[in-house]
Amino acid sequence: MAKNIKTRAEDYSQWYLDVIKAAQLADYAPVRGCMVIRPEGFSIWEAMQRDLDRRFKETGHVNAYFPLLIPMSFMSREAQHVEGFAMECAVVTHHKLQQDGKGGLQAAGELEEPYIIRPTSETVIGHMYSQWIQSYRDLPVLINQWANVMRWELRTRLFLRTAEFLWQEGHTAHETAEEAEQETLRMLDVYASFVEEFMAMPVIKGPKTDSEKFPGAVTTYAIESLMQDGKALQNGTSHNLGQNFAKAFDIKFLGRDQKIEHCYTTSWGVSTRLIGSLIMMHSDDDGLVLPPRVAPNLVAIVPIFKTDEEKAKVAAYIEKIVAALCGDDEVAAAKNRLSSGDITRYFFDKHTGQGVLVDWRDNRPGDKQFHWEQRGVPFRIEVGPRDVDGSAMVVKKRLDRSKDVVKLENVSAAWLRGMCESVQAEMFEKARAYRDANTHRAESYDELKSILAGKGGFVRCFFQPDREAEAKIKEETKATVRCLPFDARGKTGQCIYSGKDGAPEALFAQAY
RNA sequence: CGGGGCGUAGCUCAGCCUGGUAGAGCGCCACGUUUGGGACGUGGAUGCCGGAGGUUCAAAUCCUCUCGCCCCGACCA
Repeated sequence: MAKNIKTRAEDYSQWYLDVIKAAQLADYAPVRGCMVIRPEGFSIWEAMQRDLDRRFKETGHVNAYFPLLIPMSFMSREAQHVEGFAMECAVVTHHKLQQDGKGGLQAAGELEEPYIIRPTSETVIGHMYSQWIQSYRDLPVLINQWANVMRWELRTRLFLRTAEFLWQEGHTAHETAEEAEQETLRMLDVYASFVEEFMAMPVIKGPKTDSEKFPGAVTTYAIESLMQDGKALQNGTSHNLGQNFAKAFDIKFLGRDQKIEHCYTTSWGVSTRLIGSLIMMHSDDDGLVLPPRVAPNLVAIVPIFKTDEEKAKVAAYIEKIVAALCGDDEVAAAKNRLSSGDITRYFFDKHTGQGVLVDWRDNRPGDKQFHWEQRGVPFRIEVGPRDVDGSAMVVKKRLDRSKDVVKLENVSAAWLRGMCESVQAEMFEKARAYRDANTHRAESYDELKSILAGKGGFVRCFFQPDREAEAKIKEETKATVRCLPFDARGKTGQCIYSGKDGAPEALFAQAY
């Protein structure tokens, strides 16, 4: 049992923070509501970026970069958009500092028009698109940007909700409403498959209700996941913006019919919030658990020895293990690299940057086991004199703490890849089984209330979306409609709230 | 933005009521004994006691003002 981590049963939100701290994923910054993403956490983001970026390119998108600062007047052009973001915008009003005469500094050089720090970039990008797009021949425009954004949140939690966060935002412009809708759904699918395949997190796809959609969108689609405390978390959103932003920013094109028309635009994004989701979905009371595809390091090797002779013997043997996994060239290359704190890192996969570590620190082996366990490293290999003699090693699996004795002759890159694939699949199945076991069906409003008041989780029921009804239900149950699941499309029934027939199936849950 | 709480060593906190040389545990460093799931001993380093005023011979402690953070609510990726 980890002594620096509260258990999930004791205090779920403290557990979440303890896991982050123990794995050194992030730290509080000296700025209100902001965090520092530490190397362990950032490498997870890098892995996600690498995989997602590939998926974006495969669907025809290109990357670009737009400015952090947005003229304030841009925000006010789309009425719902302003309404949605006005309350959480950081405003830049000055452009220099000067001495205040009391030994400190004060803002000076007031700007004629203040800038806001982007809470999202629809407006600047819309402005640029209006200049770039002239004719249907310029369409579609399929641009993504990797950036930071700022939303001045009053209550923040590491990764899940911070004032500044990293994300990607795709912004596309199309000739027809149909094509924009297809694009919106295509990117929702990209997100869903990325989250399921890469992060091993099962999702439920579907549109948001009007009251939950993005400010300025015609339709918002989301992927929703269930966390271990029975609360839902939105992992990503894809918006069909219709002509709303095109009209606000004058994004027009000369159509095939020689008539000028407004474009149909979309936007879609996922953020570092996904890391919070990853932590809450897979980790356990012993700390972080990472799916192999996300893990920056796949294996941590813990040497065991008493004497210097034993150390030399174990070291020579470990070199053989690493050579079997990473190749002789990498063993040689690693000798010329600086390493921090007596931990030697070898590249297992140069493309993904994933590595194998050998922990030579002067700690006791038990310490090291806990250390790497808490950091979620998928596999640990323990090597002591007895293993050298038997030409074997003890392989420990993070996911279920199982251990196996493996012969050196069976160790290879393919062997490790095979184990990674099976752990990846196991983690997805485990998460899906948990979600299914915590998804309930309600036939009446009373039933919905009692399920939400009790065990929580996802609740499916027939419900006719309605702003007032949703507000009332939220007030009474703290739950919201997460989406109208695609997997129940076409099914209709009697609305549990209004009693009217023909209501679609909705997915309710309390949410992050 | 309302309600509550807290600022003292890297971390968690004691000391404050009743003013008098700055403390503990953990962590860190050194040495030794240890080492197959969180070792132990000995020694050591570390503080503008959040900041600014005030009261006093004397302030971490009392008073005033400030700043920051955390928690709980309303809003949110």
